[in-house]
Amino acid sequence: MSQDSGGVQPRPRKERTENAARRRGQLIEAALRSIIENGLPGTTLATVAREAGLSQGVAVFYFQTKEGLLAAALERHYERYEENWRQALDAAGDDPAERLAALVRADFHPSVCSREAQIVWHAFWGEASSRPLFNRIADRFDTHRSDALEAAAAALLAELGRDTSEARALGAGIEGLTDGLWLQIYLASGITRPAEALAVTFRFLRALFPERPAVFGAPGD
Amino acid sequence: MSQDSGGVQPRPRKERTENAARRRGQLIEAALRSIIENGLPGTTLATVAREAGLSQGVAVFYFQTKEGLLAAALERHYERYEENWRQALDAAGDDPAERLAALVRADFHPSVCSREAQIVWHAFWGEASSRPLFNRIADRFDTHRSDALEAAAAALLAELGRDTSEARALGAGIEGLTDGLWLQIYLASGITRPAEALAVTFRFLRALFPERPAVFGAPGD
DNA sequence: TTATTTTGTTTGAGCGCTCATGCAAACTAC
DNA sequence: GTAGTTTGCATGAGCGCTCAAACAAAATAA
Repeated sequence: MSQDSGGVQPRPRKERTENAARRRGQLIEAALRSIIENGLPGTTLATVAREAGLSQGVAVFYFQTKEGLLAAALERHYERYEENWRQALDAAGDDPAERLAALVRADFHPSVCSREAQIVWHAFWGEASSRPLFNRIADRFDTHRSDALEAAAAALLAELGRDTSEARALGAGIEGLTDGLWLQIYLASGITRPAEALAVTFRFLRALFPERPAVFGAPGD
Repeated sequence: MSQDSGGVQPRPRKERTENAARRRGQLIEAALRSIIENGLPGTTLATVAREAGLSQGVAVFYFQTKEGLLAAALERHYERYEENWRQALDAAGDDPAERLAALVRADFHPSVCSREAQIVWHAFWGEASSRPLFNRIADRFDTHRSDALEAAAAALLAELGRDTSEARALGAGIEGLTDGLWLQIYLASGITRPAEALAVTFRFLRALFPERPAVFGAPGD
């Protein structure tokens, strides 16, 4: 099963490619686990390789540099986060208030709000200022999220017949609020439980949108 | 004029102590500058010594370990932050709403909200999970701040005849909001200017305390 | 005062170690 | 066989930290 007439059939080893994807995934997950256990500066190619049960050389083989591997890990972390809120948004229906509530609720879902996940976020953010590559990745994904928040806020304001020019500021504020509560959870100071943080956020949303108190009512989780 | 019979005249070298304090300060400032320039993992005893114009050995002489030096730098950063909001609070008078506004306004004062200052915050926070010493320092100072915020919120709620049991949640939320906006300024995503961030925060405060719109009005800076 | 000792400070070379990366060889699936 | 993997040791750079020695200031003695 190979000579298919003249053309150079570029069917390059399907299995090998799958293997590569699997290895890359294995290494990325190992990197995330190592960051959680050892912190980002404490994460070395050796700790990642050990965690993955592979040799150190294979990490270099698939990601040329350590920074490349870490960048891939950051992207994976953002992808999971984004997938989470996009699903919540899809499931939320058409009511703008429900969509806004869904976006906020998604931020405190255990899968993205666990202590482990927080460690990863702050580890990368802490180095973002001295690593342009990390900063660029963060910026790209953060834009997706704030666009979604702003759109939901704008739709809600329009529905209520209020000034939609406030949408950007409100979106940024809501985003800031959730991020800041994440920080409190991470540092274990003040608010420490996701459910509590969600309740606080909803309390703020009720104040901002007093026309729709029910939607931002007691957290139904 | 000297023989006081038995007693050992304890006149202990005043100049030397001053010298030590000056050196320590010099090294701490150098460490902060190095963190801003090179990031925390990129900060070594060598970069700090170079920045201070001193030898590497002298850094070890005054702080026994690198971690000790970095911890001192984090404390200095928090002290400056705390001094800033305490002064603002003292200057704010007795009106609870004014006191709350002062606390928030202080957070976006250039001296604590510059990009350089943000880099330092997030550098330390990023490593707090793997460095118990950093975490303890952060926790201690964060408690001071949230106590002050909670107290201001409680006083305002009492004045308005509202339920004061909400004070803790509101304080945590306000703190979260400012911290989250700091993150946006730091990552240069969304809100990027302190004045803008302050306006957003005040917009939220007006929603939370509609009885006192004027106090949380357009930022007067 | 001047000389000497004591005490505190500063230096920079260097030790032991870990790191990211390079690389030659071994292995494996076609 | 051959091309794609995988290994794990070699390499050289850089790390925190040690330390003997040099230096400076203060205390003491003359």
